Amino acid sequence: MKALSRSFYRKDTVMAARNLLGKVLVRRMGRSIRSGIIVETEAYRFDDDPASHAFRGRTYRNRAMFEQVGCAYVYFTYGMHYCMNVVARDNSKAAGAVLIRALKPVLGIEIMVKRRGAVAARGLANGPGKLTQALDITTEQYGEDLTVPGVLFICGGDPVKDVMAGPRIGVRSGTDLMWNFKVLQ
DNA sequence: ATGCAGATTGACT
DNA sequence: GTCAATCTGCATA
Repeated sequence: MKALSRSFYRKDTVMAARNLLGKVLVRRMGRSIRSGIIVETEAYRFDDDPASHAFRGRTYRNRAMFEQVGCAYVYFTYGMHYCMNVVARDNSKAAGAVLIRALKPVLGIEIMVKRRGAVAARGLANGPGKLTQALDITTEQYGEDLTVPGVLFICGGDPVKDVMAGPRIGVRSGTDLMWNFKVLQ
């Protein structure tokens, strides 16, 4: 499978979030390979989106949202969890990223189970903090270019049939924006 | 300098 | 449903 090109991410952040559903996130470490189909995303834009990390301008943490599209924006939150985003925006915005909220595991499921702990066999990658743990994604992958097949990248996948749009999870502002997207199963 | 809320999760009631 | 785990950025002083 071929990595998605830069131009895929040079589009409106909300469209990109919708279009990422069904694509495949791939993680390589040494000889091992893990992958999963993206089944839930959320768009976070810029100065028109009060829930976005970029809303109040550029900081050291959110700098990736202002930089090259198609790269990873990874942040640490609640003192415990990493969340992974893909930088995506069109030319009208200075910042934007798509949060990957859930994956359907495909390759390397045994390694994912090991990373997540046997107790969490159910719910391997069905949450933003869970999937980063399952795939060993941390701030080491901050800014990683996802358009080249290296340690972390995104490939095309089968088209998705039905998509459900709703309000984003866990945010207190911007609740009128239906920028959460998930694949109906 | 200090306080607090947060793009979460797992354990527990 | 409630709570603790505990890091970062921002508002307030």
